[in-house]
Amino acid sequence: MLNNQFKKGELYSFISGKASTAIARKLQKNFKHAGIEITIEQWSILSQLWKEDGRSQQQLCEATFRDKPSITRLVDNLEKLDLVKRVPSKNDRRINLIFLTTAAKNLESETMEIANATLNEALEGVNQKDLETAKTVLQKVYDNLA
Amino acid sequence: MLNNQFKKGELYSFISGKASTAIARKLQKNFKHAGIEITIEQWSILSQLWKEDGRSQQQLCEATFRDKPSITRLVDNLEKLDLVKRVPSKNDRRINLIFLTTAAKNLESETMEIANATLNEALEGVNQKDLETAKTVLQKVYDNLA
DNA sequence: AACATATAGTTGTTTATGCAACTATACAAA
DNA sequence: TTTGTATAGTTGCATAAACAACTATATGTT
Repeated sequence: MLNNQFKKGELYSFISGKASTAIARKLQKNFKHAGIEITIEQWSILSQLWKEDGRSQQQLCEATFRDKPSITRLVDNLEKLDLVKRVPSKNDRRINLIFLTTAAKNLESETMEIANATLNEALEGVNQKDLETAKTVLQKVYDNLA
Repeated sequence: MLNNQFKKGELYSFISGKASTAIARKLQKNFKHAGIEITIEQWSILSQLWKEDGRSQQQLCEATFRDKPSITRLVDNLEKLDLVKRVPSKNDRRINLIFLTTAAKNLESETMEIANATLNEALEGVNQKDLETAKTVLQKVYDNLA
């Protein structure tokens, strides 16, 4: 029984994920400061495509832990910004394959640099071993509920 | 230098806070299953008021790591649900003090039980020491960026 | 072929967040 | 008193998430 593990006051703090929102907000600010006008959520989709271009919306759902409507709308917005293009699959006409445009390809190195710098700032003073522990705990929490 | 601490693929996963969103989603589901029709965000405000009733919107901002517009709208929605009431402060007419209604007071014990049970499920198999480490790391990340 | 079922994606609705611009009150200094 | 400034809260706008209901295509069974 873990019943008194959290004092009542800490409960929401843990649920709210204030650390991850703080990183996201900071990263957003750093993008803006560099003149890059995309949201963190859009960037998270581009990140997946930089790893492997031409993935289906379904694959993007799984890779970014979002549901299908969320991906539909993120892809909508990315298409409006001319950063991706939907291409219907020839094998299976239900599927849209999402491809990066040249504009999006040009964003990779700069945004990844900013993201890495932001993360380094966030993790300043955190030792490697504790970080590994934290990642393991968070993964376990996720697995317990998934 | 922490430059290669994260493999590229893990970067977004850490930023996205999938563990906290998984807990939030589960808690939301458990509320719904118990017939409690409030959102996690609304519940987070009520939690603060259960600890101390009659706080200002500004105090709720600080306690829940939200900005002022977010609190304005959450209080709007809670008022529509007859769970809180705005009462202008007599000392300082800029301030709204937020008070729980009887209906909201009646929600405390049941929702806190559900929240604790959900958290226990989320933390199953996580030992106390690792949890403390994770909390310390997340706090440090927050402090580094705040 | 016909039917059922599963899968991929879209649309509508509600709620919430982030940011900028705004109003109103309080307070402090000249 | 006037002027400036800080603080509390609200409003408008864009983006995103969760959920349910929907369309269209694919697949498997009889």
